[in-house]
Amino acid sequence: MHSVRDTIELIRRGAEEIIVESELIARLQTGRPLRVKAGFDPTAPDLHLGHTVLINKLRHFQDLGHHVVFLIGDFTGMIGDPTGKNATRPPLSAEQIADNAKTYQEQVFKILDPQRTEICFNSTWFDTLGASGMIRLAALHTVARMLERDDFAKRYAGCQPIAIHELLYPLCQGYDSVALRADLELGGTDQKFNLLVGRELQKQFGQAPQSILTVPLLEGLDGVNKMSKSLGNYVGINEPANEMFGKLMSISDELMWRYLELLSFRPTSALDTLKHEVAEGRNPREVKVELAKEIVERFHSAEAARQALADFDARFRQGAIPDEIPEVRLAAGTQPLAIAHVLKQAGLTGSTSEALRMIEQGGVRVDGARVDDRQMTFASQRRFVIQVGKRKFARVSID
RNA sequence: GGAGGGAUACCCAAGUGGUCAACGGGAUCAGACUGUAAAUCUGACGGCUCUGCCUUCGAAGGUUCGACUCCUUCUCCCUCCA
Repeated sequence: MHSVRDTIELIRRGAEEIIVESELIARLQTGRPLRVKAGFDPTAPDLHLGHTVLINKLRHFQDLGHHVVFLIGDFTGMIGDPTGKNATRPPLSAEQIADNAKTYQEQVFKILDPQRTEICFNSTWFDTLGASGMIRLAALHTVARMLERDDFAKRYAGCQPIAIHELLYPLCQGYDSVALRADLELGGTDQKFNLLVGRELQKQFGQAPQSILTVPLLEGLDGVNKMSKSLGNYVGINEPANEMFGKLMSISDELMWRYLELLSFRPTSALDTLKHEVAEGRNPREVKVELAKEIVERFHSAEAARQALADFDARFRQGAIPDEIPEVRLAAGTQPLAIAHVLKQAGLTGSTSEALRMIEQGGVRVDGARVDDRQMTFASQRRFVIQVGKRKFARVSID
């Protein structure tokens, strides 16, 4: 069994804040399995590495013998968390939510232990709560308290509109903790206010207030914005090994340290050693390879990681053609096919104009030889490999 | 209900009668270099039957030799007053 001190050490890693730490320690000391809650929006079922910072943390708690409640916010999803920029979201149908929930489970169990995970939907209690129950719930909190939330405060001060239902979101999330009798809730740093409302409501319902653990938001591949699908700066956990590996290799040397801290399972001491070595002159690229391998291993396999590294080296250091590339069959017309059309029809460029530009810029190769003639044509009965840049390939056969 | 501001390419954002396929920045893509799909530098960045042509500046009309720029109507967004 772990000592409480070791436990706290593991829990602290990568955590932004623990509220209130002494309470959490007291809970851990009771030795009973804690109910650890984390809520997820059912609108975005494609998990990426940013989500895994939190999920990894849940896994830590499972490893320590605690019980994870994975809450799918199908009711709160109708409101849409007003955190950050708030575009109105289209309401989801019950089928969509069910589909998304299923996809969630498939992905999340790559990390979590299904035996120790309970999946819940918050519509379960909100549907029975009803309008009158919602009023009673709303009566438990004041506008002034709600406006303490940073983004509400800013919007209010800046004369930006705040819709009434947005004020209900934190209340609903807080009520989830009451319904689940949560001992601990995890969330991103942007969730802190909502998590605190949970404590307040639990007290009002005569429960011990949950402890709170926040994790940082992981920056996306650009190193600036938080990782999100809509910004296209993400690494999805369902992505092919090569893609995942390549994307991780594309992060800047600086960002690499952040990823190691938040995503790697290596002990902190090992990261310190790596930092020291790089400071002494070790090539940061090697460290990045270690990171990419670790992540690919986690979501695929050790073999896949080794293969991804080999492919990466072959392709980008030696300029080799990858093993698996899309096949494209084109029908020959009466005229020979112009190269710009081949590129467009093979899907390597979005338009023939773009294809011609790529040729002018020296980015097009046929069977490895650079093309500098934009008028180049292909006769029928030919097979060749055509590429644009280092990453886009197609094996073309013309009938 | 009243008053005012705005809508420009993926995003931000100039342009306020011709020199505009439309400044600049970001993102993206290509090339060079390298240590990698890092960094840096260079270039491209509406489409096409591509030294030319066609279609774009919220929508539809109009004025004009000529409009992103002027006029009319409409749609949408925002702010203020009530």
